[in-house]
Amino acid sequence: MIKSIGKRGKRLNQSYYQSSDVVSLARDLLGKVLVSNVDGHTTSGIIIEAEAYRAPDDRACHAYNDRRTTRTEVMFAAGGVAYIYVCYGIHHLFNVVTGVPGQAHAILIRALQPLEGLDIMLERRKMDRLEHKITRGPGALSAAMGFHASMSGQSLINNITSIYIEDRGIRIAGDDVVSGPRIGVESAGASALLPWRFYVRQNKFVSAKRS
DNA sequence: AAGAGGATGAACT
DNA sequence: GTTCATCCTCTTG
Repeated sequence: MIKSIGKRGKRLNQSYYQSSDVVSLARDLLGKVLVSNVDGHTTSGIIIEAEAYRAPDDRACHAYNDRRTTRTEVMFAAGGVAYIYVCYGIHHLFNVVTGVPGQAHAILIRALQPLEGLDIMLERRKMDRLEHKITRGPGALSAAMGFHASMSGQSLINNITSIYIEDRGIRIAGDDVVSGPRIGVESAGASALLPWRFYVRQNKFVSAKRS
């Protein structure tokens, strides 16, 4: 469990998100704080697990081969917007779009350690006490944070946006970062083997391995 | 116009 | 470990 150090945060800016190295960015997002302001409620959590997706070469990426569709179009925008889509008809998965315009890169946030707005998160998840599953897994954390596919394309940079990411000085040591293949992409051929999943060692909010 | 399948989670046995 | 809820997007005809 990571201890939160200070409350002061510096919001990640345009140049941060426009890095072309999405794999390094996925690693770097561990320890950053994801904040949402939805329906007048503020919720936040420390990013514990993230995966990089990189068009055009990555077969697991929705924008593989630079395929543009209504859904994937926001992935081609300049880094610093949200890409949120519905999975299995039920779950809304939250991604951070990165890279320069035309580069369809994104980072799926898979787990958070809750910080603020616990009561709201419990209510949204229909839970009566805190359990790790509250923000463990991409669908779970999106529900807790109030994310919805209708928010896809929202900027994470402007002051008026309701979703953003802060650096609050939390640093995850290299020894505490585990990398491995991404979850649920085994049908992506050689891309499925890429070690583009990153998570914090021994943190209880890391999503379970799928059988 | 129709059908398959998915970057999952919860509730079972 | 297994099942299944649930629906939108994309592919194919």
